[in-house]
Amino acid sequence: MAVYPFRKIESRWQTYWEEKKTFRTPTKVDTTKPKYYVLDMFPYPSGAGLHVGHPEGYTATDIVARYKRMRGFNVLHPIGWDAFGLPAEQYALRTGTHPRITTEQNICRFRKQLKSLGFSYDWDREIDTTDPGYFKWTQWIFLKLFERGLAYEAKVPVWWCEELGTTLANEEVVDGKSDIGGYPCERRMLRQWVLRITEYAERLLDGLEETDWPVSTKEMQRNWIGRSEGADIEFPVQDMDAASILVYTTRPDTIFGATYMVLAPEHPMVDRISTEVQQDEVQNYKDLASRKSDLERTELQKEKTGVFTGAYAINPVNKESIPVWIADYVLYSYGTGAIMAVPGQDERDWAFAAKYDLPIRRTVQPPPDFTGLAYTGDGPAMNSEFLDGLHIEDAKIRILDWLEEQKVGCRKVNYKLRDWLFSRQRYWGEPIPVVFQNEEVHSLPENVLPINLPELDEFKPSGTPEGPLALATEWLTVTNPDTGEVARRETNTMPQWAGSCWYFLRYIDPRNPERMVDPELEKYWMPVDLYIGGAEHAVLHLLYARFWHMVLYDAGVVSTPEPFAKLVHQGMILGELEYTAWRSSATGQWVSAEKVSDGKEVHTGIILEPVQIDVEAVAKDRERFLLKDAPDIQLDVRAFKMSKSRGNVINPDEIIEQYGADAFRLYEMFMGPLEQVKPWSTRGVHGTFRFLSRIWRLITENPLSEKEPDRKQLRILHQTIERVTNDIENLRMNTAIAALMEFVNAAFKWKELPRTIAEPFVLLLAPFAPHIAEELWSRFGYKDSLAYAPWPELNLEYLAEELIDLPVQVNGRVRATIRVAPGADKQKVLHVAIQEPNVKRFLGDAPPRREIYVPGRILNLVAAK
RNA sequence: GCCGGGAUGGCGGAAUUGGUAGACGCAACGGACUUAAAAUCCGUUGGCCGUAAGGUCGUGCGGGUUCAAGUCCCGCUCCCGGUACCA
Repeated sequence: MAVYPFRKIESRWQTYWEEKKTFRTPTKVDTTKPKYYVLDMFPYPSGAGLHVGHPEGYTATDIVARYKRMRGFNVLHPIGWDAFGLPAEQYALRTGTHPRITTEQNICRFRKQLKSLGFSYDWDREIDTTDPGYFKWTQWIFLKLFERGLAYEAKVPVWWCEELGTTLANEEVVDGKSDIGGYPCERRMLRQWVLRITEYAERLLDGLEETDWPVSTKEMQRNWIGRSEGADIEFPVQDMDAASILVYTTRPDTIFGATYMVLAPEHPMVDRISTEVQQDEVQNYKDLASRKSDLERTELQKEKTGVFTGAYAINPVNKESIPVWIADYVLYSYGTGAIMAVPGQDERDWAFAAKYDLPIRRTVQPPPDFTGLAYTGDGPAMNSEFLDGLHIEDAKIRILDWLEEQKVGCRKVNYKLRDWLFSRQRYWGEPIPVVFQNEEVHSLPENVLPINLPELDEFKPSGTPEGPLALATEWLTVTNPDTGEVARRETNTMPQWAGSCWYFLRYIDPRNPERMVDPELEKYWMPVDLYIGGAEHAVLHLLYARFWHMVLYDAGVVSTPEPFAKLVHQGMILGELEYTAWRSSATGQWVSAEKVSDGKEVHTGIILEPVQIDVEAVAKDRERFLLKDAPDIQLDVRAFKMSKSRGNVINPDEIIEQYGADAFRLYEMFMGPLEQVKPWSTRGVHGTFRFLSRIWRLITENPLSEKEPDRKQLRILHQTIERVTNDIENLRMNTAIAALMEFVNAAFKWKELPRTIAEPFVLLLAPFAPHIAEELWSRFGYKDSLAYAPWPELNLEYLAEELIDLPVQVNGRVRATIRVAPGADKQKVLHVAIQEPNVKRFLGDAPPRREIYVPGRILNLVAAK
């Protein structure tokens, strides 16, 4: 029994592709041909190597790339490395190994692994964000941002992580702990580079309309940008001339219900307005708030706190005097940092008012059955003088007009989106191309780029907010080429996001020393037609990249406002299904899973330990899984996210070693829909391996027939062409593979396999399992790779069948199937159908009351009576 | 809480505009090959009743529309992802 020699085949073809540069996309392509730019989110080359999640998206794009080549497109399908980043630097800190060394090693490992999967990347276009030839242009873009006033310095409260010795972006801090490492972080005021992304908020929002992206991702970006419409309203401070507090509200219609005001503790007005009596209390509260991390501020949100400043403000609509408080439930960084509190219509304000015994006044009539506290729904206004009776929308318009007439307020749009904190106190990142001279910032001229990193022996944070570059004394001092004076370099570097904001442009023209990308080439290749990557980048990477791209568009560097036309997220691959039994550690007794919640016995609260059960020891009873030895004990069945600590990580290298790259690729695509989360099953790989072995035997065990194929063979081939083609176009790789399997199952029943059937089949297989396909293709006698062989053409004529099985229903239930021509007329079909004994039986003697005939689909007869 | 997605055999999943639910694969079972096992190959496989023909129930739960509902409508439950004092 000949086995399918995948090791030999796969290494042969990988070598062939590499030597012949089969997938090279020349700089000069025939631009009269259509183009297709298919892009993977490039990986961070971590020390752990590739995991099974990477090849999922990469295989999907590879299939599309190979398919589009066969359809005559010029295809751009590149790969590279997002290689700056903290892990290499932290490794350097521990071991003294230069991050460049670590990075290079990791890249080599990743490259080798990707090549072992047979992806059709144009390796001549490989890029690396840490390469000076690359980050020269990252720095160049920074200069563009700086020129356009979109990069500025600010003293901003930022997350400072003592352990990492660096500041972090909001996004890198989760629950007051660093995203990487989980170390505690605190707020500090530091000088930082900030990018004015908020200037583009509206356009970033609008641009989403033009993209073919998952709705969920667009929605996440919209939420992140967080546009809201409302008003800025001025409240004069009582007994203080020319002092007023500006608030932002989205509910100006409720202004008659404003019974107090709240300032954020950091608000500059606080000190001015606080009365002497309250001074101590206010200062105490401010100190407390500044020391609280955001974690504490949000974690303790159930219990709101605040203190009275002693001051009062005048409500401009009714001249009422209302107390001014400070409280940390109001954020200084959003809106004006101050609010008018309307407890009647706002749950947070209600909670605060209830706690401190502040007045509550409803200004929207809740429905009669309303039982809650604050009412945030719609209804007629009340207690609101000239607004009374108006519903929210109308009341808003009325009050906004009034406020603007009286010049005490104006319409205002606000965004949750903040400017992007762009500097990091790290070594392993792009240096920011500016210098300081007498406390002043000067951007460096383009011709001195790239600004390289200095060589360092130590990578320790300097312990100050300056980071390790502050220790590179020689590097630090420079003559400013513009002024000829001595200047000091910026010690901050860029965040890891920088390099990935524009890498897709560099692939188009990767070695150009003169420009970041040639405009003609950019125009031809952009936008990216298909972009596949993880949903974890739904907001940050994809929003930052869009922002930079819009700036480059405004600067005339690129030709499209949006970089990624179509975006797809591959779903996460979980570990193998696990069966878990629960056991009391104390008594060793099993506890049935339905009595367990949160790892505890539901009634007694006893803490239980989970025990992994081997499949062999599992019995099943209907929809429940039981312990074979103790059938009254139910098990939990679930797949978990792969993690080292859980020990359920699958290493792709081992799978490829055992089953080959083709079987691995095929399985990753066959598991289920690309976007979906799905559990891994190594048995499943065995299944796709078996499928490839069957193909191998089908085509190599017996000589192909040179005879003309029969109609049935042609029909099956063309059905397969149709299905595979449609499925690839719609990224339904799982059903495309099922179609290929069905073809093979059918072909095994034939006495002979005609060459004219086998050859197109191998072409259909090629995008999915390229190695075996190339091998078979060459055995057919072809000298060249099939990479550019034309995709099999669908001939609809061959799909037609003379006779089909038509289901016949009586009262909506199938009672028989009859063989008729697909387009047979109703009379004829009816005639045949009522001959069927089973149909007769259910129809009774009387003719049917109604007949529904959908040609080619169904005949449904409604019985009389 | 809010936003988004989902629930179909023992498991992963199929199912055009509503038109034979369970394609394809895994697992399981039976058989072939083998001294034996693994591998491989062939066959069976949603539950229940029936020797069979066939019947009957069945796509998270409860209603509805329709000749016909996994698919459409109304009301829920649970799971996953995101987000969270944004005024």
